[in-house]
Amino acid sequence: MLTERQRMILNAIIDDYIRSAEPVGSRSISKRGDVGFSAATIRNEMADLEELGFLEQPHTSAGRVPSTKGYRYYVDHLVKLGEVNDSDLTKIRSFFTEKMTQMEEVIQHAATILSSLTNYTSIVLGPESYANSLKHFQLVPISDDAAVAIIVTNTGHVENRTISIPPDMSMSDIERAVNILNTKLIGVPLIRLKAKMHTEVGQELGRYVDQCERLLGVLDDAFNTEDENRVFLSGTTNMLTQPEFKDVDKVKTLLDLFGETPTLMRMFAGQPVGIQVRIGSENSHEAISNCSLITATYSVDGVSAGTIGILGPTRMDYAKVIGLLDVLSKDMAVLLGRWYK
Amino acid sequence: MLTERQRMILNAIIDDYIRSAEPVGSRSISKRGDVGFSAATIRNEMADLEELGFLEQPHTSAGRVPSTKGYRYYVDHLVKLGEVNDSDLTKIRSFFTEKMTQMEEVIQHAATILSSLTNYTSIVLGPESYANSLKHFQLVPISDDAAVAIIVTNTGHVENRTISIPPDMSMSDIERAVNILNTKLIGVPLIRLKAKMHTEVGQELGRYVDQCERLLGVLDDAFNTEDENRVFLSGTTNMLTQPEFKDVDKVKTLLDLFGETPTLMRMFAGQPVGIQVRIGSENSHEAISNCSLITATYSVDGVSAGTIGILGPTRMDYAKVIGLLDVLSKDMAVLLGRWYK
DNA sequence: CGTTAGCACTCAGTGTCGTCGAGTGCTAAT
DNA sequence: ATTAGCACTCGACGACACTGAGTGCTAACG
Repeated sequence: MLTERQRMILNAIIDDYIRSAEPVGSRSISKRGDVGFSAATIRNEMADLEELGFLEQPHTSAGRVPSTKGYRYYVDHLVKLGEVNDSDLTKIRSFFTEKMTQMEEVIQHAATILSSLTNYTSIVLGPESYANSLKHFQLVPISDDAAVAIIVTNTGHVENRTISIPPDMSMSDIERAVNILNTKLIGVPLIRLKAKMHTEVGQELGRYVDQCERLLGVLDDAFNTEDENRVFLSGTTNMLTQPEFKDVDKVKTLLDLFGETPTLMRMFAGQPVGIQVRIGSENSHEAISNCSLITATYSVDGVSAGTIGILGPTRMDYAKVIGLLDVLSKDMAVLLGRWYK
Repeated sequence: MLTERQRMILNAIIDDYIRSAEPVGSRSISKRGDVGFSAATIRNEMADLEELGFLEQPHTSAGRVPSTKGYRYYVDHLVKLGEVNDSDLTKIRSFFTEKMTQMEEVIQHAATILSSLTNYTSIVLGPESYANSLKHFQLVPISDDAAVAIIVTNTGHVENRTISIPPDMSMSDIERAVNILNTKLIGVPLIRLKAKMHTEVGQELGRYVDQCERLLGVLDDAFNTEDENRVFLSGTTNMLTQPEFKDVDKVKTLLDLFGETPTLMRMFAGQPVGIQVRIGSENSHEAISNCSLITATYSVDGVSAGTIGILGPTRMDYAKVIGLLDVLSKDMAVLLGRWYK
């Protein structure tokens, strides 16, 4: 519904604004080589584009600024996804050749790369643990009445929790219980763990172990694997260098948001596969209404597992970020695949 | 070396300034009930106090502001440590009655309490792990060539790391190795672990297990327990509400500092036992030259173990913070004692 | 002699005013 | 259809005066 020329002009305006962060006027567009029209013509088109809702004017005698709708059109139709910068690419690759001993390390690494290459804030959601299953379970007594429960998943992830053990429960009882639990529960998906423990294991355990109910009660806690620690952030302070955040209050609401892990998780929940761009007011959350969030899902073994994302001002370098996310999400899939193999 | 009246006036000025964050003039001091002198008299004293270095003047026709030296005198001689607010106290106590399954949780909790009660930023250093010893060691294979090494300490702390196991090493070999390691190394302090593993265990292990050197090589990694994750922060954005941080650049340098865990650890290193106040330029680090850092060590089983601290503007409520730290450091000692018992 | 009232002085903050310039919208000429 | 030209708008900026909080000094007071 836009003429070719209007698209050219819109593209030029957004390009300029991304670079300068200042309202762009008709003359500066006209002076660029790529649009060969006079300022007056461009002014007319700009007026039309504003009427159509693609541009906005901060005040009468200022240049134009892209609206959310403008950015939306830009990312949907105009932006040309170039190749990822060579030096960026080598940085990514060299990062991932480093030796990493924990899955969390890989994910945190990915976040760090993203934020350092873009100068925006990166948010990475670790792989969901739904699919994971129990590999090993253990109770290590550390005093008369306390023990550490350790759960190892098939992906090598370790969860641990201190529990209090019922008094007058003997060491041998505990050992026996752990053995039964291991034989019965290995391979069971984590989400089913609690249910299965009570139904199937409960009876069997009751035969051999006194006080079995109380033990199971405490273990309930241990098997509560909330995955609140799946969110990894990096470059949170990068936002402060953006001119749109020279106001401390805005900074605070944003940084406070970063501290609320559950809210972040909700923002990322139900992400469709692939790359997604949410611009300004398209975001559900107030605090980032003048930000854009670009996310990409990554999959492990062909199953969608987690999400990596970049949060920046609406005036962000969409082409670059989309390219980076594309590359990195694929690299992560490969890298994480090793853990799941 | 200060007259009684000078001390009164200095005290009044600092009190006022802590409340208002604005240069305080002679008239406003005179109007307070507690100093019964005219503005003129107070002006004279203020001039003297400035000459002595306790006060500073932003510009000629402004009120006075305490200098670092002024604050120092204030905390050393003037501040009267009142009892901790009752409602604060109940908050602390009720917090700590909550059930917590991990030591990290306790520490993070303490940090959260501090920052929420003070509206400053809290920095808590978890207990040193020097004294900790090995309670249990385990290798859980998760694929043909990888395993998770798990170390449990006597305090119930769990460390885990993914290691790659040498090819053509049999399951039974691994099991045997783990058994030997467990019998030989339990009770050994963590810092000695690597050394002891090579000297004593190495020979014994060599007798039973093939490829023992290569296994020990990989385990070296696993036993590298850097304690970089001992620092807990809370309320980092509280600083943004302080008028001295309405400049985004200052905010950024501060927040960047918060991100550098090693630097933070260095700031806390070698803390003498007890409560310590470091004011403004007394701090080694540039980024917090207009902040004060108040720290308290806490001990477990009578041994100094970690540090809790509050970072706020130099214009902070010293009395309240010192009181809180005092209470909380003792509570933490008690609470953590349970883990070490 | 310590204290205080009085006074001249300083200076950041604030509001007003005119200028400047980047930018627009409209009209008429090409 | 395009563009040159022109009047107009409006924020940004500097100059300016005014205000008021605060000071330092001096002289008077008890």
